[in-house]
Amino acid sequence: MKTAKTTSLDIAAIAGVSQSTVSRALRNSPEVSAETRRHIQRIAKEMHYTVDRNASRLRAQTTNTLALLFCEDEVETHINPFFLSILSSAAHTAASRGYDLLVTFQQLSENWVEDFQDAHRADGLILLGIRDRASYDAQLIELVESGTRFVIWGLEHQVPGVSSYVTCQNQESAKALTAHLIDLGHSSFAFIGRTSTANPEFRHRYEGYLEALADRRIHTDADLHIPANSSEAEGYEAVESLLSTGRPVDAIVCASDLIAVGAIAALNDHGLAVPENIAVVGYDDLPIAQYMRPALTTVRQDTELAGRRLVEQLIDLIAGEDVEPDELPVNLMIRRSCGAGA
Amino acid sequence: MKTAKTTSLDIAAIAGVSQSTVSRALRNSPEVSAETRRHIQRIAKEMHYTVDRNASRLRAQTTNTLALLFCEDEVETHINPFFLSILSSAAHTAASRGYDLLVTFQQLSENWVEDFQDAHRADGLILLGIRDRASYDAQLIELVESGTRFVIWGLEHQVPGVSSYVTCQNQESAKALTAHLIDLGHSSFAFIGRTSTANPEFRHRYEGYLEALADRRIHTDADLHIPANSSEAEGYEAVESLLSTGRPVDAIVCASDLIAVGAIAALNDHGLAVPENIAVVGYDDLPIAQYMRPALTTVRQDTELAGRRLVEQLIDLIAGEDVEPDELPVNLMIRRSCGAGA
DNA sequence: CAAGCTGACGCATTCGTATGCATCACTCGC
DNA sequence: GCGAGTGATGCATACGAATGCGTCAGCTTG
Repeated sequence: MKTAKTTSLDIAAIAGVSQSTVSRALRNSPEVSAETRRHIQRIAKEMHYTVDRNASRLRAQTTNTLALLFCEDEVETHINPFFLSILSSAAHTAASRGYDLLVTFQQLSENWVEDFQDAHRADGLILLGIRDRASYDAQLIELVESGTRFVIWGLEHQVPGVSSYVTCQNQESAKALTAHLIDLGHSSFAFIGRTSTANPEFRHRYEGYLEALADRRIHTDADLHIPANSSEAEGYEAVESLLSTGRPVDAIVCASDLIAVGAIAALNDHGLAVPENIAVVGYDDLPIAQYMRPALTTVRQDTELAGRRLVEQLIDLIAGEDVEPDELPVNLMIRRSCGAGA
Repeated sequence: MKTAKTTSLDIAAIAGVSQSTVSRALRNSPEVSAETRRHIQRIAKEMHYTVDRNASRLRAQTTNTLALLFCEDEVETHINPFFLSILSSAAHTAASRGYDLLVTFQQLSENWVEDFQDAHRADGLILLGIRDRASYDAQLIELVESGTRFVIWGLEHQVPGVSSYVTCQNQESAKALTAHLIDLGHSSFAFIGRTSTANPEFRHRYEGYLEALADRRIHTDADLHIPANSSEAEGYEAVESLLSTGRPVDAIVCASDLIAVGAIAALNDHGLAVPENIAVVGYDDLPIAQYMRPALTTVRQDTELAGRRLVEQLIDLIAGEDVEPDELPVNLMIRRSCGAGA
């Protein structure tokens, strides 16, 4: 089995050309004639030859690798399954562009910036799950200063030529969703989702929510904004604390589907029916949203596109090209939990 | 910014030793004295020097990389979020052992075996989501023949020194779960989950289910075994087809939580209450299981341990050590959907 | 006291590819 | 018909660390 490894020299010998030509032919360099190139590529394929990644990378001083970081909380919460589909799409895109995708889960506290620069692990970084800009700012600055290229999901952080981002129309969609609830006749609103520490996605959703209320002159106040991170558990607790205030509420806008799931469970446990007594909406359109009963009204983000754009932007940045951040369109998924719909 | 990269030669110059000694010191070779080693390592740290991975790998003819493959269906279904926590744990373990983790999503049809051998992309492979052994057999054989080390989740495939696996007590737990349902007084059972094409996990769960029924002399027959892959959609359809047969059923054992979620949705849509009219149990203990209403009775697998063992086994295999497959213990999570419990 | 051994380190080479530069055969324009 | 220009290829080297082997000082042992 362990035959001596075939190298570009072997291919060169067979093809009757020099190793340089083989190298160039396989990289589709325009310097070699089309005919020679075809010839060499055919031989390479027949021999099952592939460029040795390490040698190639050493010589070219590149890694041809993208790193995807899931930024975890200190507290060990589950990663939002929402990111799984972004990951999947990113992996496909990276593969089709010839990049390897390294996946890492990083605690906020760990010194990953230094690690990634020093080790030359990747040509660029994709950051998922950064929820609290404040705590990351220092590390982002360090990244920028080190010249590392990176793209972020859900946080508007752009340094031309260095970093960019992909996000979705959080504010507009949250506004539309809230407006829809108002149209259905709801009038006492609460919002669940932590926005105080500059979690950008949740904040935009909250702002859209407030805008919709303001447009229709619907009053709300601080008591009716319960902070919660994106998990079922915190959604559950948030509802309990909301109910304990005794404030009348007939609609709850949750900053994520996970929160909504927990919220609905809590409402149920307190004898409140959704949507009959209280309407609930979420955000993300996780698969479960469609299959809960009542099915959850929510906002669908195009995760396939998101993953693809993250990788494409990053590759462009690495290539030194200018990049425009993306704000992806979304779809309202109106289901039963808001009191209307299918 | 772009200072010329520091190499082991620079460190050697500063430390007043040769490059070889630096290399050895940083790899903790016993050939260098403890004192020299400490000295060199301190300097390396001060200078933020890290071994160039590509150079090191080229010379050592290794990749120090593990690849994790999600095996996808031809039909584009969502990856079970269950795997996300295995991935997370595997990533942590790999990192702590000094390995990079490459993540790939592979269509069954793609020729990933050849790709991975030829390109020397990883020292070993972790295979997740192989559900249908038959369709993978040829590729597994090819893997074995190529000498690639790999470990599989959920499929008992072992070639000493080459491949191993991690799975959980599928059969025992499914048997216990079914027995619990019987104890609660249920007597007309159905099972949802495709076992016909040798999906090993589902099959073991099915066998455990059958065993429990046989032990208690409860009759069942083929009509009451509805095939379904692990998704809400197929769970939903399975129940519809089950109900259309008109067979009376008071308990449904689902081969996964995703199936159970879909099944419960379908039952609801047909006016059947869970657990009042029909008990339903799942498998996996996804986060949602705890927060559905009714909460889902299911089986919890230790995903943290699973991910860790997969990586540890693989690293041992790569090191040429013998490895024992793991069958991990599980926990029954008794909740409301089975008609009993918390 | 000499021969042998051991521990610690340096020298020189190697891994396989990419690329700057030299080379060489041709074509083209005047 | 000849120098300049162009396209295609080969030559030689560099990327940065790992490692087989040689060296040398100091110590042991008979």
